[in-house]
Amino acid sequence: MNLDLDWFEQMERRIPKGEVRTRFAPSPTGYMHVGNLRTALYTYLIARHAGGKFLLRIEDTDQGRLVADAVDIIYSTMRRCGLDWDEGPDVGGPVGPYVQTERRDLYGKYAELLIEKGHAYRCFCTEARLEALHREDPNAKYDRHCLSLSPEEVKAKLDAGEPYVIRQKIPAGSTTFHDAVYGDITVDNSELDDQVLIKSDGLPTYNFANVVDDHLMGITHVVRGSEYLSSAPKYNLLYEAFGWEVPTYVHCASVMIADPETGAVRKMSKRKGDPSYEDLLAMGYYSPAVVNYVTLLGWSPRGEIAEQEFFTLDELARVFDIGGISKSPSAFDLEKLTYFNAHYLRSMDPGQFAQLALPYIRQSVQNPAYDANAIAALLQARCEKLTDIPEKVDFFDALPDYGVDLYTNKKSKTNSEVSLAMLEAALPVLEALPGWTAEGIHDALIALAEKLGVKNATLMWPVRIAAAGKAVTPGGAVELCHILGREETLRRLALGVAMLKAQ
RNA sequence: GGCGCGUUGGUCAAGCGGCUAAGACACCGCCCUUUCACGGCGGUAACACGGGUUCGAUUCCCGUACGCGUCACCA
Repeated sequence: MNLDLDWFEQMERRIPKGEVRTRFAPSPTGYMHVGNLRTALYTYLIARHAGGKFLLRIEDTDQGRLVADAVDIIYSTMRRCGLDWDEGPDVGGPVGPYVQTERRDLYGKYAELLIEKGHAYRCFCTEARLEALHREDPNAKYDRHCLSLSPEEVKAKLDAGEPYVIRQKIPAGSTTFHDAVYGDITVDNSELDDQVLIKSDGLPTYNFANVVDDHLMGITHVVRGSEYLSSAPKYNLLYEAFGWEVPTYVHCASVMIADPETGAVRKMSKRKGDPSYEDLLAMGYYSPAVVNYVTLLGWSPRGEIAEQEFFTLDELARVFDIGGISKSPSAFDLEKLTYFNAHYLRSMDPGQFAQLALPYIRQSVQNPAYDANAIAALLQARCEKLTDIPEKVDFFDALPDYGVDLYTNKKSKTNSEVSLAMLEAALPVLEALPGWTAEGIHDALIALAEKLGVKNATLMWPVRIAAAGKAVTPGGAVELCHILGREETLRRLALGVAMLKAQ
């Protein structure tokens, strides 16, 4: 085997040094679940916090599991979350290509290098033999049958065109690696299998491609889910075998969810109907709120900002520290996300809220005479998700078919009789108002209540019921009447009077 | 089963040998009030268990239990 050493050196020279570089490396096998999103977030934040580079790499070495639109979903999710990448398949960069199948030739060369160094070997074992081995002892590791093949035997098999894989040769002893969140972890190498590095189709396994790419791309912090913690020693051995610097590992505990039926916590899964990022947006959640909440699921601010819970992405980048990442799994709580969402909706600029709310308002308020901005203003403090909106404002277009019982309210001291009197008193006052402003309506009604010697609520309650035909409305009598306009208000109040008289 | 990791209220979590064990969601109560919200105030609720180490353990060590992960030519 003659290796082109110059080529390896050239590859080494491309690697940027002296900056923090992280990567999000999804495999396009499905949608972005919340756990993935959080990993992407942490990876991004670590890079941004350090003023380093954040890259995107697509790990598509499993040809059997590719899902058509998966890459697009990854791109769109990351863009909508504001996770901009400095290098990646679409934007390029100094250490590309950024798609593993486009790098396929390179892995073989590194595997050859490893064979040369005595840290890997070819294995010609058939699937049948491996299966037999497994049947004998399901927990057994590969028996290293091919490790003892002589160079002549290997050459003969190669010449005969026998398919083979390349396996990592795990040395004796034990391996200790350091993880930034879990600390030092030591395992006995006898626990480690001679894992496959290059599959018989010539493509690398995830484990191998990951190490090679992370090194060649100059990745300084390897952020990934804790399901990789057990294989980390093997990565470590690989780095050592190559003589490469080991990156900082950042393993993150998984995101769980309490099953709505059983209450048992389990990992989030699409099959069980747990929401993905896209699903959450469709459910009426606002992306920055989702990003904020998800970041806090498994990470918490410390020091002076330990009490703070609302952060923009930029603020997060400023304060994010690896030390705040939690070791134990956290459960995704839709109710708490809802709280975050409500907070974001309430504290945003009214104009921006109106813009977001408009399509939802128009789902049920189609009459253009009703001012959507005014309706939005009523809604802003009253909805937790945008999807709450249509149902709340359905009474504008059509007065619901309501019962007279709504006119009875103990706290407001109203019943049908009182309500009838109130409406009959309010009608001429509203009719005679010189203008139709919220302030004018308000002052007139308050004055009327005082004149009648009743508490404000006693007058306001029936007016609101007559105007909306609903017990609970966003906004009070004054706001609703104002938006409905004089004509429609008078019509609805008169209708109320008729109803109350008829009973 | 082996190996690894984890365990503070229902949930998210602070704590990094000495505290009446923070804060947030949810829940309950009160206030505000033209319904409902928003907002304000207050309340219920936790260190898995057993041994050590120590003057003193939520914090350090060892077991036990429970949970999670992993043992693929998947990532």
